[in-house]
Amino acid sequence: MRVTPQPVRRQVEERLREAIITSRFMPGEHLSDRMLGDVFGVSRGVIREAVRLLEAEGLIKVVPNRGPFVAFLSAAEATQVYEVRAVLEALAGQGFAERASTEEIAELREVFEELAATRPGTDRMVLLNLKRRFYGVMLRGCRNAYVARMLDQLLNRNSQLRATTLSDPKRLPQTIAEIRRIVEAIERRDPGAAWAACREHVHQAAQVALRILNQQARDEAAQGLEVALD
Amino acid sequence: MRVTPQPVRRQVEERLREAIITSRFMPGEHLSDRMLGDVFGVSRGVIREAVRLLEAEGLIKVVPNRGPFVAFLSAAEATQVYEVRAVLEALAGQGFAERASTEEIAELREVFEELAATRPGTDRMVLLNLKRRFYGVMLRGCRNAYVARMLDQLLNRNSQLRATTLSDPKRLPQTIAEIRRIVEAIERRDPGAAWAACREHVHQAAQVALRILNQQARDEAAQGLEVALD
DNA sequence: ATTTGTCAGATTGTCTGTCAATATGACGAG
DNA sequence: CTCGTCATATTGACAGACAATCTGACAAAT
Repeated sequence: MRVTPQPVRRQVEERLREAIITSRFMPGEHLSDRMLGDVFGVSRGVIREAVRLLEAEGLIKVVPNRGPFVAFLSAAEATQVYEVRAVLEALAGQGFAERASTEEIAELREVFEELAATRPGTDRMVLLNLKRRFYGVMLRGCRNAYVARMLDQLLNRNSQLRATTLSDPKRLPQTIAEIRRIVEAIERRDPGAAWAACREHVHQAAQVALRILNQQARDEAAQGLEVALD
Repeated sequence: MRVTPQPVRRQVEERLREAIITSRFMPGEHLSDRMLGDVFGVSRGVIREAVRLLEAEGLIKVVPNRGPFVAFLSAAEATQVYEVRAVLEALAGQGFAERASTEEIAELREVFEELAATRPGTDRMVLLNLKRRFYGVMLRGCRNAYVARMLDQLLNRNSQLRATTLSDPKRLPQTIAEIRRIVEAIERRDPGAAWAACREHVHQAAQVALRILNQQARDEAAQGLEVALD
């Protein structure tokens, strides 16, 4: 078996993507190519290529002559992301119900049970990783590389927001119930029900996420007011 | 007014994208960075950055240690693309019906009338450009940058196939009728009908496209047989 | 005190040259 | 005809350089 080692560029892409998704680089932060070159121990050329890729994925926003910045997700954009996510996730669920193997369905159930077994107060990163595994199975099993790639990008794009909503202790049981409906529809091989359950799940998540975003906006406005009154 | 000239890199990205979409570079063709550097008159670094971006858009496939190639769309992939396009286009149509301004609706009608007025035998590129203008209005008016970006990528990805199906003289009246239904639903501000009409339009296009793809596959198989018999 | 102007320093955008690792294609041996 | 071997071309990656542009600070002017 021929094993081609991954080029340095790919490793940098992955590490940088992961760093942004896990908020090791904060939204709005300036990603100077020299600085990144030092951090990752590679040349500017490699960094610039990796940045271009993550720019196309929407994780990085490049301002001409000022360089790359970690993309910031406004409330308006979040609304749009959830709108698209709803239909793509529905399509993925439908495809999975139609085309996944019985082994893949069992695997989905397995990950779901792990998620359902978490106790309140579980670390948000643990929860997010479980959910990511769930999506991993889903996107492989739906047999559509395009929906997989696009949905993956969207999930990365608002992973920070998802970590927040997912770890809301009051919301978790509700979330699990929604996902259970997805899994059950898939086990029944009912594409229509899977579609509807996925869509409903994203809609519910959007509700919570937007409430949190608006709350944050209010907080910041209040803080801005305090600062102004200093 | 501050006018920042577009960086060379952006121009190369655009020109390369356009060249691939319009089949000036054929699918499967090897895009050596030195060669592209000569063609566009820029350094390898700029080319490599542009390639990375188009790679993320799916127009270019990079093989490790062999470089970039113009992406090839198999019949299986085309099926997947149409599946995703159907829901994204439906979402765009729905959003347009809900949120576009009356001026934008008038503009959509205008472009549609131009398309409807074409006579049989019109050049495929003229038709494709009209359809691109139609989508341009649609994607701006749907007020969702994410669905716009993703749908744009998908449309670029299979523009070659679209040019073929659009210019099929037997298919054109049918196509126009489908698009008329979209425009009329939008003019009625009926999001549900717009959704359904868009979906139906893509489904129909997919039927034709896949028939053509399978026909091509048969042709190539036959040709391969001849060659084998030489 | 606020605005405007200027200037040094840092960063981006781009080019050139270099070098190791890998793939390609031709050539000759078996 | 098939299988190694080798020269050549290309990719992947690095370093250094330099003009254009942005930033932030400080000085001048209103």
